[in-house]
Amino acid sequence: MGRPPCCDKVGVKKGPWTPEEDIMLVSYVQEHGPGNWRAVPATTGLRRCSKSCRLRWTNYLRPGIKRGSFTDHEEKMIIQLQALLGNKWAAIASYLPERTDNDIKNYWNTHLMKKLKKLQNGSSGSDHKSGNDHGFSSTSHSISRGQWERRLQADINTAKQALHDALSFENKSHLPELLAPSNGCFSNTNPDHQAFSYASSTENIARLLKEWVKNTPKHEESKCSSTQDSSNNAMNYMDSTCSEETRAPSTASKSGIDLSEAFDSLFGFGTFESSSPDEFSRSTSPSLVQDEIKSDPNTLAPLSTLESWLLDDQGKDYLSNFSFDENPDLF
DNA sequence: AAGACCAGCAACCGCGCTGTA
DNA sequence: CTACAGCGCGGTTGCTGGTCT
Repeated sequence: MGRPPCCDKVGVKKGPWTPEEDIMLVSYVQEHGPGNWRAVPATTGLRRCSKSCRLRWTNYLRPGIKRGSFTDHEEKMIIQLQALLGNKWAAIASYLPERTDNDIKNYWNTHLMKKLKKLQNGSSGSDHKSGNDHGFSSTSHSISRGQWERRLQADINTAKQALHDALSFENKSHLPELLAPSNGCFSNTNPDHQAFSYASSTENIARLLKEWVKNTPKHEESKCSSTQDSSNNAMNYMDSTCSEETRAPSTASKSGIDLSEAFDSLFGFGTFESSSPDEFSRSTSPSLVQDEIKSDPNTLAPLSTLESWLLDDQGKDYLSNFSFDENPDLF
């Protein structure tokens, strides 16, 4: 018994999304929330596969997505998380809430792989050869590989301790806020968050409309204005749902547990450059964890994959056995 | 100026997991 | 327990714009 096609292949449009389609999709999500993607084409009239709709939303239209070039800090995180987790792009993305897994995956494949290969070649000839023209390289490779591994191990131990403290029974009461949604995705269990996330999407939609208007020839203005009306309604909706008290509280500071310090330690960065403390707290509360907590709120919150791994001796074993030379496929 | 080549990225495809009836 | 729908994920493809020849 074969799996039925996810959508009717006949009459399904493929290829790049048009602004009109984007707006239809955004309108749908504003009305119904993300999810039930199968209903999207039928409800909106979009001639798109449900999966295509979901992908478009999660990778492009979703609130809180940051586009543009990656910062050094993000690069470092990706490199280290990739070394820890492998090609688990979704897991990595949960630690970079403003980036999508697809973005990270593309960035890894197109930029970081080359960069690391180049660096590896460079360092194989001479330990301190050039190639340190980027921030991460000077941090990651100015020290020897062995030193880097030892430091990472020490950092992980620190992070383990902090995470263990943070997730212990004593602090259980803090977990819901500590582990609030991190990535701008919607949580049906928390309407306040949903409101905030919707509000965040204003920026995306505004950008979308701006680009659309910019790219729309004069003779299409009438069409544009009519759709813009609907998106204005959408923005009104979003504005009405966004207020300061609905915003997610700054989680880490409230918890009294400095998770940021743990992850800062784990990733070895002195500062979280890009960001406000709030932003950092979101980045340190992976959605993975939230999903797991949702599954059984009455028990001690299970750890995320990474955290479990960190708290597990496997991690130690892995690290002590890890070698760049033995894992050429990683780079 | 035009064709070839290349890099970057958006989108697609297929598989696996999970929840539900 | 099983079948199925829905969704998420990772790998891959193919389009587009920029650069080179």
